[in-house]
Amino acid sequence: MGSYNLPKGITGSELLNNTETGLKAKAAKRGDVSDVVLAIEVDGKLVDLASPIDHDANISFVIGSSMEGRSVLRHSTAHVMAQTVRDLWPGAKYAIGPATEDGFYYDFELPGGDHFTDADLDRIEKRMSEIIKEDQPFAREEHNLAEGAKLFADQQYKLEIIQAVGEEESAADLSQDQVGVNNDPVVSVYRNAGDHSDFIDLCRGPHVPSTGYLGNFKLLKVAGSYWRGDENRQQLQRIYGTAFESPDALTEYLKRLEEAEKRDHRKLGAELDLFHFPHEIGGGLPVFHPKGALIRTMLEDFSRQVHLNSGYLPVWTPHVTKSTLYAKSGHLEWYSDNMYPPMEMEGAEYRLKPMNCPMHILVYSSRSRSYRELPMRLFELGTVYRFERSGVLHGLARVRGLTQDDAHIFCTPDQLHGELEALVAFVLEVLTTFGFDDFEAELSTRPEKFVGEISDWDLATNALASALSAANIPYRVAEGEGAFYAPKIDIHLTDAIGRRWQVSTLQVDLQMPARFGLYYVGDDNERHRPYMVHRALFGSVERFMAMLIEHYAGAFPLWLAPVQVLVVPVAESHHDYSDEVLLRLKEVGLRADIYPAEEPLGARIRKGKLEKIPYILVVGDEDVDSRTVGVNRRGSSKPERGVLLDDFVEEALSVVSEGHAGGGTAVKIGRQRLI
RNA sequence: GCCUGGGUAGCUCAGUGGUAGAGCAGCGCACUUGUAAUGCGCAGGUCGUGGGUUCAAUCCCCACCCCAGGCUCCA
Repeated sequence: MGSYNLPKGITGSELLNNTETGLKAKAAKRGDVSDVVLAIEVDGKLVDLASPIDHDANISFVIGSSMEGRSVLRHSTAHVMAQTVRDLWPGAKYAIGPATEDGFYYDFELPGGDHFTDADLDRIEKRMSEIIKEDQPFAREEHNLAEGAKLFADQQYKLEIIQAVGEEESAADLSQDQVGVNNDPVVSVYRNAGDHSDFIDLCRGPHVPSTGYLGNFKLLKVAGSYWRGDENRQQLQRIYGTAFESPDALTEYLKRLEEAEKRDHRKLGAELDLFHFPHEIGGGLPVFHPKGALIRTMLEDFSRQVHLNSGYLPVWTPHVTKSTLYAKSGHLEWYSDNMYPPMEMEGAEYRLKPMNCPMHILVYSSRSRSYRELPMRLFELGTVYRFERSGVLHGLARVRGLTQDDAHIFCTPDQLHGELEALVAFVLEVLTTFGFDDFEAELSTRPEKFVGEISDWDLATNALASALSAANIPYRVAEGEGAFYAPKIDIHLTDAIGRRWQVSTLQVDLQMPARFGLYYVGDDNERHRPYMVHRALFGSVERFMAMLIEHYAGAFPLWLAPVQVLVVPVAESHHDYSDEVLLRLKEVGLRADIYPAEEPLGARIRKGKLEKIPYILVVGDEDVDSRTVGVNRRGSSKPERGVLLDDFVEEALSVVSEGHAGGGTAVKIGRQRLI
């Protein structure tokens, strides 16, 4: 790394062996390239080790275990996979095959409409291993567009890409890497020659020097995909795989996949008897069983409590409305793809509610509002229905009927900044309650399809950005990803096994207040337009539950656990005492159940543990005499015998209240006119 | 919607061109238990739905329904 005075035209490989730099190439040991140099970065640009460096440059070496290194070896592995598919299905067309965050994929079209099946993955893997064993070099060539087109004459997707490169070039912006000596646009190709085949692929690179650097890979699944992601174009078949720098890293990743599968909320939802999706009702519409509903209830109670404590006012609005409401709000024009179709009733057309905002606006506009009432924060656990295409449904994480912890804040322009800042703090306080501490935000700006004035959009977007800066949370900007009526902030968090989830969202909206002619009377006795902030912290209760189930792996903290304590009498002779214990627990508000002595003790303990119940209390002769219980704490393998019942109750109650201290933040609120 | 895989008992799954099996769960009886599966018995199925081929279909063919993964990462 660093700047070197380099002989003209030296390559990365030569540099590695150049004693002056003190760097050496490590021999690529098959099976582990963790600290083997795979490519180099020249002035910040990744290139092959074999590329000549013809100017003074800042060089860094990219090793297998780095982010860039993994990406290079995954991309190279994707090439080997394409080569294999070409070998096994002569005439196969290959489209694109990039590295992804966790692996790689390649899109293909097989001749004669043939399709891959899962069983093909084994065959392909085997052949790939052979190519890797042959240690074929990745040889880079550059060709002008006409030559390139000739090389890929039978590859329509590659031809299309070459054509796109040509168009880019003519559209000015001549970038260094795609321009040859005569300023002709060029494309680069990589050639792998081996015993089985001579394979070329159109590719910007870089690649590992030869296939021998690869080997720790696994093909994971076959999927469909559209050429260029456009559902109106050719459907291709995609093979997903992953590759790592060492066998250990690969194994660890595969273990993580397994762990994620074990935590799948749909699986745990069935095992723990929380909810299901009856066919009789239809896709994306869950029913919650008693234990699932208890968890929901706890979440919703918590949400109500923190909102009421934080100056929100409850409202309640219906699930259906005349279509005209959504015509006025603009939803019919901009959002109807996601709305259930209309129903006719008594000559009027009705719709299921896809968003709560227009209804909350009607609460605001039910009478004239004074500036003294602002900010006004209207809160509702509002159930909405959205039509999602069948293929995108995913357990509780993506449903067609959902309940949002939704609120709309109406405020004066002066209050906007303070409201947003307080809001971001409120969001983080609520999410922290569930043990999350790694947050990241995304600021989505004006989309192509939008309503309103650009100046309003800019104002709203800036207000959001400054709230994020004030809250000091890292964020990135997603250009054009905003809702049709407002820019938004999405808060993402990382769960217990490192996965990111999008939860909270907040939007600054200047359009709805205008569409509905909202106003407040200021201290100047004039009418002014309020700003409106849409926000949901959980996002949807269903999705939040899905995330919590996976985050906790089904082992909910005490305050959320549907059954908090299971009382297990050793024998029938202890039933009187265990009933007494149960009664006491219920009296103090703990959710407790009893498992009478109709099966052996070990079996009953086991069932309680499989249910992930936080406390299992075993009571026997000793306990009856001394008013004690034997406490089994979830996660601990040894029980604690002889704990005074009173002491246990005290412990449990304090753990419950610590679990969700969340009292909310007392904040300034507009004066409420109660009479 | 489209591609791939799947649909057999409440759950997890086995199975065959001659209309079905296991384990767990459920129910009954016995066992009376101090920390992760007591024993015996019983019951439970329109083999997703409809059509076709066949003497005969859960199995083979066709259509449909439902479930899962993917269709965001762009040489």
